Amino acid sequence: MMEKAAPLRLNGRIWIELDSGRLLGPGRVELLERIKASGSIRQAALQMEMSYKQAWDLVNDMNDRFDTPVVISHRGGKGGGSAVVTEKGLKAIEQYHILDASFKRFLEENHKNIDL
Amino acid sequence: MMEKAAPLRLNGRIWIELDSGRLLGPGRVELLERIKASGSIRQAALQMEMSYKQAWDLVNDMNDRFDTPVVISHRGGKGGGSAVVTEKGLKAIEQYHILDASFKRFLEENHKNIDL
DNA sequence: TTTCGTTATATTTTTATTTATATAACGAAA
DNA sequence: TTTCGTTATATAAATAAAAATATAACGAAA
Repeated sequence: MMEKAAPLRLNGRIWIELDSGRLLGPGRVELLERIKASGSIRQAALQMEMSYKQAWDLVNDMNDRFDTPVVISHRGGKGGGSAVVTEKGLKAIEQYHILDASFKRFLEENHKNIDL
Repeated sequence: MMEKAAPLRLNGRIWIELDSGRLLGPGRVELLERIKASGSIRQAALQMEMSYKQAWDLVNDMNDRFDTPVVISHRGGKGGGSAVVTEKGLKAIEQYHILDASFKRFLEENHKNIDL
């Protein structure tokens, strides 16, 4: 009798890092995209169901560690404040998606090699 | 003046998973290898500076969720007890290394594409 | 100058995770 | 049958991470 084949999958994650640690992974990219779309750190955080503090800390960390800020924020004024993703941030998003697409192909291609 | 080039690196992790979650990644593979080499869950844990409980929990989880156990352990007797990695476990180690080697090549090849 | 919703920040509270501690079960060998 | 070091398990203590709460700063527009 054939042994039941368990649905084993290959999965993984990639990120861009500095010596100081991880700088850009899927979560941060999604955050940047939602900031871009909403113009607000708070709205982006709400959409991702994370606290504003968590979102702000991530943005702040990226701004500190990229050589150029990825988000510029303003407080006060119409709407209470706003945040925009910089050219640098847009490039980072784009770069990550290109790498991630390659990685997904890698996972797909190597998935068939699993034989346990 | 040229902008200082920050040493951005691409990095990542892969693992084998089931619907129920991660089953085999770099940490578990190292644990299996050290159990194989030492014949002891405790010694493997000490070498990796993790608690015995943590190591035991990992082994237990793998044995539960692989269709065949990857480690067989005995208590009592000469040396107090022992643990051996099964054929299934050995295959899992081997498979993981093959996949991880491919992944390292992937990282190397795509590293040059990072331009931020 | 008052209102508004957001940014920015600190502090507290809660929850989750990890580590430490203790102890029973075990069986070969002395 | 006593000793030994390990497996197996439970519980408590300590740390760390996350979430909640509070509040000041801000500036355009009403």
